[in-house]
Amino acid sequence: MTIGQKIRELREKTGMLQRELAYELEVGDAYLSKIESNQKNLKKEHLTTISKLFKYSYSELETLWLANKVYDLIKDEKKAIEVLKVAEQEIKYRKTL
Amino acid sequence: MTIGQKIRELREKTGMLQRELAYELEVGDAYLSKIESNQKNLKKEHLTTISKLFKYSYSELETLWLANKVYDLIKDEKKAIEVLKVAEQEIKYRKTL
DNA sequence: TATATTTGACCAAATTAAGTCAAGTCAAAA
DNA sequence: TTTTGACTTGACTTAATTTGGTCAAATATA
Repeated sequence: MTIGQKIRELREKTGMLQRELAYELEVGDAYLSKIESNQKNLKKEHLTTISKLFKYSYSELETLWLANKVYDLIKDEKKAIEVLKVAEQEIKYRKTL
Repeated sequence: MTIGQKIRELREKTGMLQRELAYELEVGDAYLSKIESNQKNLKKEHLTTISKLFKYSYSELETLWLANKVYDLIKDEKKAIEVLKVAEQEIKYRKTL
């Protein structure tokens, strides 16, 4: 589940149009279309609006949003999974300090 | 092991000074100091020079370099590990397509 | 046909990258 | 104990990239 998919899911479940959600977010509908298909990422502030509007966990949205950023960074790398493992070790190691 | 630590390790093992390695990389020694302590990241091209100079696996350097970028992105997040898991799922999912 | 969505090309503003320089620290040598 | 050499740090700069969009045209979809 990507942040874009989640937003689309929330929007469609409530029968909202892109145009309408775009209006709430104060962006154009073309931009929202790209957000839903993960071609662009929205800014973090938008998560607040979406969270309130659909009464959906902010924290979960934030996790998806961050995961999407990580994904973007390594999606084209063959070693993507290995890279994540190394990063994870680093985080776990730091916690022991 | 971070990319900075690895570079420092390689440099010290050969008794090289920061000033000398910095010269090879064509940067200032203050900058190299920051790279070794992960305050700055070097550009990818520098990995080639380092790989050749110390005869150390380019691929491994690249993994550390990427991991460092991922780490930078989420290091301050409480949910860092969870975020990595979500990103990992995304990568694995995409592979099945 | 009309309405909803997608896409590609483009843009300005904000952010990050990629450094530098000067001053400071720190350990060891003189 | 002063000096020296290696390294670190903070403040700053400039250029490149990314972000956060828009608009018009193309494509579904009903």
